[in-house]
Amino acid sequence: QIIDQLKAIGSSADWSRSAYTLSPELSRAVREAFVRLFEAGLIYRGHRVIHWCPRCLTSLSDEEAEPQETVGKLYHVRYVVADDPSRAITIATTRPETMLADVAVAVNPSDDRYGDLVGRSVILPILNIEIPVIADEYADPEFGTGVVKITPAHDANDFEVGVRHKLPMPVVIDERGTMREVSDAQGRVPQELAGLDREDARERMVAMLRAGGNLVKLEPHTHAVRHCYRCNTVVEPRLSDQWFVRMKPLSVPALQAVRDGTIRIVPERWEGVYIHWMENIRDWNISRQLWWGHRIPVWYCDACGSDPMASRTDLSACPTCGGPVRQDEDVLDTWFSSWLWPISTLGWPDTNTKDFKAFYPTDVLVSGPDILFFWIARMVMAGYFFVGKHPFHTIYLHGIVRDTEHRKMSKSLGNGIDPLDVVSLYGADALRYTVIAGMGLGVDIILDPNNVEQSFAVGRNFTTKLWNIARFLLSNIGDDDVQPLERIPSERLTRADAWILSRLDATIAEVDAALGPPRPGATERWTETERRAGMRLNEYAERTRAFVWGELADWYVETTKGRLQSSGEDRDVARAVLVHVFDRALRLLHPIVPFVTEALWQRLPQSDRTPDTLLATTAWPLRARLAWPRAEEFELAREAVSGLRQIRADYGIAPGATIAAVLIPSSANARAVLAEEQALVGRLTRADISVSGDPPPGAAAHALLSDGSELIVPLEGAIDVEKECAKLTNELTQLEKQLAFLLKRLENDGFVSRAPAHVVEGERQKARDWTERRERLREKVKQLCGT
RNA sequence: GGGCGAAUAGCUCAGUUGGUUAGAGCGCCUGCCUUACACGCAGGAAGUCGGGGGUUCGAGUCCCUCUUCGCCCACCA
Repeated sequence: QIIDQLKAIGSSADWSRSAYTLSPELSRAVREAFVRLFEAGLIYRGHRVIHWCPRCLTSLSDEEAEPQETVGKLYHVRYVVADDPSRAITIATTRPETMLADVAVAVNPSDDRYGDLVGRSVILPILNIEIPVIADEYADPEFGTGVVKITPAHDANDFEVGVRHKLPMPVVIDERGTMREVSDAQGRVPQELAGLDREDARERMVAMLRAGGNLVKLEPHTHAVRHCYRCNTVVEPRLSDQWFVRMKPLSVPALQAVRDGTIRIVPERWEGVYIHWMENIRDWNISRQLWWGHRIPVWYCDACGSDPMASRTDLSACPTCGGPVRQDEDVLDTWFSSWLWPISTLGWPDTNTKDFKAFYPTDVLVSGPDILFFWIARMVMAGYFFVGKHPFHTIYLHGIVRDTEHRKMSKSLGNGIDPLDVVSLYGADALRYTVIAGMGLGVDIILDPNNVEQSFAVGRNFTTKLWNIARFLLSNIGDDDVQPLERIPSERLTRADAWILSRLDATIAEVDAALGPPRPGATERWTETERRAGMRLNEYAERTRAFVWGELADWYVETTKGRLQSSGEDRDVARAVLVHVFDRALRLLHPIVPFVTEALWQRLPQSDRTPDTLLATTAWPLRARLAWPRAEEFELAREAVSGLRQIRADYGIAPGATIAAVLIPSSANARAVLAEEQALVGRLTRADISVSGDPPPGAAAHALLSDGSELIVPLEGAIDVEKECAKLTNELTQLEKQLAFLLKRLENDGFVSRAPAHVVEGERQKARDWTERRERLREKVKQLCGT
């Protein structure tokens, strides 16, 4: 239905198809993007050491090669000076197997210890060949022995040194991580090492070094080793030809957008991470040696040897010489199509589509921080480069689901929770509500895979509650027309009606505040207030739940029970208010409880709804009024109910027993309120309530309401005077203690003169109220305890 | 090695520019199958706000420091 409605408002996209499939539309967009970058000189082919996964057999970008803390060993190896066998230098390495491809050793030019060796040679152990000692800033005098071996083909940094010093670059490890001479090695791999896996070769090399007396020492060493993000295999630096995107020019507007507030990242602290990455951005290796993916749209002509040609259409012959051409064998990094997502889904490269004009830029991009660089930052760059505009104005980064030991849920650890299991057990809404309610801004969500029921109890209980409220409403509302609230004259509303309507308004206001001001297309800097506001989804979930459960169900629904059974005009008022409030509650909840709210809303009797309207497309609720007369007065009735229930519990009065209770108002207004609400209070507490000026004689339980009105429950025989006396005395003691603190604060000149006036006035009012209450309590205690 | 964040009830977390007696859910205790709901209702217990110091009339909130976790970045072999 929603898809139909989207189509009805002009969307022409095929919404049933994932943007990630290799659809012709996406292929066209990917090729267009590649060619545009190529023509702009931002894509180039480079020969260098890149990250390579020997299991996936493909190159990886910097982001795909994840550094992981690894405990390894630091091997100290002795290299004898060629022209002075009495002298040797020691070199530290974590990867002795790459020694076979060493072409030099480097020392820092400022390092006095080795100055005389620069330009001379040392003997590479095992191979017994001479390699030069060179001076290069790359060598850090502070680390290890200050001498570093240079292996240009198997280390990205060594490669740079190799380029600077025009060194040969023999390759001794192949694409599968096996020891083998691949190019220019000239007999560097000994027979006994050939064909060994790099790990095995390391063991063997160490043994050989030790046997030759060249292993000086071996110590534990913790360092970051890059692993393939897909299969977790240790990444092998590998010398190869790859395609790269020059990122620096692309990063300029993307950096500016976050700096000037065009794009806001929530939580804010990620902005720093984003900015740091952008400022230090490195070229993006986009070619992959995989079978599945968008093939790189570049053709080569072997006949005339012209430069590689990028093309929007497949080439069958060389445009220069007419000779045969061949297409590049590699495919593109999957993220190369992903970064086009905000534009490709809307029809790009055609920007005249209805979708594009209607929906670009979009509003909020929701994602986990783990793909901030892979995807989000690149989408921003693509938006600016290809369309000239930001793709969204807000980036919302949510937490990651973890187990009780705070580990990411993963298949290999077996600590995951299958969402589909949760859906079948408790429903999709229970899952959704639980996760949103449990997700503070910037905080991970902890769920217990060993106790799925308890983990999702919040959502399950709440959605069930919602369902049951509707069951009550629908079975008690009857078939007569329900009036829209606007047609009910406000003087017909009861205090309970006014109270729930005011609570609804307050809830709407608080939810709006939690979600924050909508600011599409903002271009100036966000204010501090706005920066802090918004996107607090857990607060939104909690506030709506508290309203629906704690106020609507626990109080208002209970107050309507009598009225709905009656047949007077008041019944229609109650029905109108109940339907109105529940309708608004469903609208507020719909984004986090979509299925249950939609199903219930469809059954609500409402005169202004056409049969095919969806809750999903109705308007977000607005506050009705600034104030609801008499709403506040209902609090006195609620207090009376709570007070009575507490007394019942304290004295263990049988739940089924009806008791008598007397309310003694503290003012004329309180008298009016309590007299009008006494029937309701009585029904909610199984009590016969009377409002009187005088306390009844005999032993009784007492409660003092906040306005000074009293609640007295005569309990002749059942009452334990001593206990009642102790209870009130305790209450009095507490109050006196707090009052003493308060008065001390008010006597403090520092407080009175420096605190803002409204704070001081608030405290004074409080002092008056407490003093009044204290007097009444003292009276009671005197009466009861006879002291 | 840099940078950032967190520490509040048994557990998971709120607490918005410092200002009532610090809150919620789950769990726990007591009593209830009250005709919407036991996935429920009513009542209740439970916190030296990680330790120490400071600023302030006033600190869970701001500053310093220590401890313990976590995240991001980084070519130190």
